[in-house]
Amino acid sequence: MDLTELTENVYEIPQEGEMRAPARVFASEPLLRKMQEEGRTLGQIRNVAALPGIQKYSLVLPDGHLGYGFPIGGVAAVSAEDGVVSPGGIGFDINCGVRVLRTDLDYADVEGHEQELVERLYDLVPCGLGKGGYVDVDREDLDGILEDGIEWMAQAGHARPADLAHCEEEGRLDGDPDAVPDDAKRRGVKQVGSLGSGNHFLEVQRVADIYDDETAEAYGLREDGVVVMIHSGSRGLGHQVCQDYIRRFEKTYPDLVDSLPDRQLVYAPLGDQAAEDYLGAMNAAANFAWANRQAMTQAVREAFLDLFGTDDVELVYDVCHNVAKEETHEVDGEQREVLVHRKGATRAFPAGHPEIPGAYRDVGQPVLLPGSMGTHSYVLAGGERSMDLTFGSTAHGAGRLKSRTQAKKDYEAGDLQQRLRSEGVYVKARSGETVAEEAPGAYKDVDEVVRVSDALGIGTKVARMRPIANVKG
DNA sequence: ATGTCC
Repeated sequence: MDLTELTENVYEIPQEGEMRAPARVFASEPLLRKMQEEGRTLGQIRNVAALPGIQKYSLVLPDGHLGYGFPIGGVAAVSAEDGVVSPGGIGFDINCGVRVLRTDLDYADVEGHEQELVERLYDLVPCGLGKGGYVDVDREDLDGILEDGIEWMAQAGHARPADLAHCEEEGRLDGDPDAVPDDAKRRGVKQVGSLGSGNHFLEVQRVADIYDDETAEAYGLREDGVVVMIHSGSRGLGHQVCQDYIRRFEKTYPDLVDSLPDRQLVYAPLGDQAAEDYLGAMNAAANFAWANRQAMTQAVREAFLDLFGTDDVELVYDVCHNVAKEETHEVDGEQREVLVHRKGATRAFPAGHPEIPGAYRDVGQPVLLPGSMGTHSYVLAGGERSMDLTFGSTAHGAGRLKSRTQAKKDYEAGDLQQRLRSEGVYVKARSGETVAEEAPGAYKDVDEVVRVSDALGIGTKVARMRPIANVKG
């Protein structure tokens, strides 16, 4: 494959064949080599560049790896006028995302209580593939959640005003409950406030390093402060939405499917009823994911009040990793309305952008970037170069290196938990298999991913957190 | 990611 280095950490695959634009890889040489070794990631981003209406270039971020049709860690902006929406460019777990809560506790307050903390959180937050959520809702409530996201949660007494203000899109996109299939609703009604499985986790962390004092202060982060990171998504509901709409698109556009280099790229032209319905359902599933992370926030508040007598547990920010959004971006010197597909990518708007909450507007949007289990996580700030280079986006995590199957062969849950325990990290998991799948060795080096984001100026380092206790599915 | 196969 033809690949040229444009500048440090920027590579371009020139436009050729079916491509309607070039493709770009934002990675260091070692991270690029990992994508090349995997084999298909760069082919996927080249396929994405063939989408109708693609703007500038399709791109993959430093944590990129193989996904369904589109790579995870990929961004594709298409014209809002004559572009398309492709569910594979958003992912099965619609609005999978991360939030960080800060507490008024220091590490010393929690030290010695890790075991009871991890047990309490595990008891309060249903996790793994089972049923049940922290917040009980009926079908009418669910429609409210699908329509209004965290706004509904606030009205029902499950969110504080600052929880709305400190959330991407204030926790609400324009969702259409009627576009969400009944099967998806049936799954979702039991899962408001449930963690899920795989790489989802709820982790108590301490702020170990501050790289940018002013921004950390604006975000309410201080060295040795205790924070909680929640990584989860739209559970069975989002999965069912994605699956049902992929099927509907395949039936609606059979000739298209046959003509694609990969049927997983199936899409619908914006403006078609199928596309409008999918976007309404996707937004509703995004609202559900926000309500889900919000419900778990309430569980965390209950645990901290019980164990430490504090309810000063405030949302720093909440970001989506898997969603498409209509945004305005400069392309060829003009402002254009585009639909930005982000799949395993974080919006990273720079200081001054109008869509950043007032409290953070002078320093840039918080970017929450989890590492792998037992390693550290980061808070970054949206960087000045992100609008120019990556449609206002940066990486979303360490990025998987080994398949789940391979990780299960290579690691043993007991050994991992024991080793992490010796490092002061308490891991409680529903499933040993999940622990093995999520072994740190199955992931790329999060420090290297963050280094590249920082060097590119798309998301710059603010703080690094070390884990204390981790609840997994 | 996912009632990991309606």
